[in-house]
Amino acid sequence: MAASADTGPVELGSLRRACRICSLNELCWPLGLQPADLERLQATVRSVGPLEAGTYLFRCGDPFTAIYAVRSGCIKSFSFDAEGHELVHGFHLVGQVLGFDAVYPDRHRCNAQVLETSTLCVVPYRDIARLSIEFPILHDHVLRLMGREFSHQLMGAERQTATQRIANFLLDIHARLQQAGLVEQEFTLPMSREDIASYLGITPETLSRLLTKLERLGLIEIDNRRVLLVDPVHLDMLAEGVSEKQLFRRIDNYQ
Amino acid sequence: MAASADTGPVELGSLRRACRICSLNELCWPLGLQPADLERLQATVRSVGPLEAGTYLFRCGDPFTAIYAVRSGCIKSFSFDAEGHELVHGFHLVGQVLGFDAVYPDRHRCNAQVLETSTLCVVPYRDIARLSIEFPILHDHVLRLMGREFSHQLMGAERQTATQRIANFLLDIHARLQQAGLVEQEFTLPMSREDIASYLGITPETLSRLLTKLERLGLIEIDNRRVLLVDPVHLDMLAEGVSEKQLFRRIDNYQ
DNA sequence: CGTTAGTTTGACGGCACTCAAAAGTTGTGG
DNA sequence: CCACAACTTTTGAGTGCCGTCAAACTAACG
Repeated sequence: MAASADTGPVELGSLRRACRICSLNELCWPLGLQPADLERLQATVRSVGPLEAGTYLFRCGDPFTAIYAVRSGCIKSFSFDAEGHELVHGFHLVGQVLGFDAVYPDRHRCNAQVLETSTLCVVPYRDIARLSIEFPILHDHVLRLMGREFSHQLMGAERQTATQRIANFLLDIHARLQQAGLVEQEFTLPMSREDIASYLGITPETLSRLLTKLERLGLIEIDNRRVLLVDPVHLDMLAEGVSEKQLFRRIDNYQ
Repeated sequence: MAASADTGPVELGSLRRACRICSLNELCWPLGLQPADLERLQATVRSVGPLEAGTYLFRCGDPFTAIYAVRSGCIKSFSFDAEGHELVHGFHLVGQVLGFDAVYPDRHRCNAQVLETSTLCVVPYRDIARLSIEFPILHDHVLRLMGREFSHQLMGAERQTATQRIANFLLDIHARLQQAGLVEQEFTLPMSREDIASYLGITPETLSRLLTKLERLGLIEIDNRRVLLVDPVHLDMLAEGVSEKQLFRRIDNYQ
């Protein structure tokens, strides 16, 4: 199911700044192209949105037609397990790419749903394929893009406690929002507790308990979806596996 | 570190059969090529081996030079965590492809070590890149190959008990060996308990205990590295999440 | 204000980890 | 071929993290 609000080709100048933080920039702005060729390339990139929360970018089983880059907002990619429970694969924030899940076998293997009002760049796959023949350098770029997404998956391999995963998650979201221009330590989570828990492979109850615990420890403040990283340094130590006991021997309100 | 025993270009005829089960066959034998072009393509594929157990195909940090397909034997890919413990990413059996981990950022992100005497096909990356320009159809093939490896990673997302993982692992290894020509229900594991445990994200102790349990339940027989799948059907039900209790209410020696 | 969905908190139990030791396997040299 | 060392695997005992079930609480929306 294609997105509806297509606003046409992206104007070159206005996007150049926004493109700097985007993972697609290697694809859209490859080095070594002549200006004329560059313009033809840019012409294939389309902007879509703003899309409202709840909108599906694509659904599981849809044919592979394009790859997407988030310009603003947040996209959730997920599938359903045998019992019909949602299984969240990831959250795509500003600058991130999605859609490569369908390169093989030509159909999307998950759903992509807008979590908060979002705008995206869309690069039709047939254009990528066509242009790759014309500009071989694109071939490398596409492979590298895929490889990057791929390598991100490998991270989750290490066995981590629920506390570690939560700490890593908060730091990760914050880092990604920060890269997109956020300077404060405070931010708003775009997704529900249930989504986070599914993504981290824990239950919402455990997530809730441990968030409260992190707050009691003085590492974060959390109110609904509003998060404040009070002590990012120690939070990171927790994320890296330093045990709570040796981290908080001297803190008073440690229970 | 490149492999040593290079036996030169592969002869066309002798390999055609072996290539049928190989994941690389889409790359080496793409449809729609002229025979002359096909031959040029084949000429870039080299055979290496046999390599002894313990040999490194490549190490973490090595530059990306080629992708490999296992013709016989078994390769273990792994990295080290912060504390220096081995972290097994996967086992590559006959027909499987490895090396894509280095597409980005141009260096291998893990080690690849021979577990039992192995022979491999090697496709130098610069040849792939060069030929992709000449034969655009290769571009698609490479992407699809990567996508397939990629999608295999996505599977591990679901939360599984240790028993489920072990059952899945045994069935998976057996299925892969069977695809390569094994007809019996009996086979030999190429890797140690410690490697399996690391790969499954559990401890060797838990692995050992649960293997013994599966044997007591009459699902498998296991002696050292020799495995016999006595009851693959029920083993698969276990793997899919059916609880042991409702599966073995009527079995006598169920403790 | 009432209904519903989402979140938090509590009680309890089981699975898998840690620590520890026994048993089995492999490799080496006499 | 045996003896011994080094390593791997198995088995046991005890503990803690996290899941399940249940209930209270909060937020969102008509």
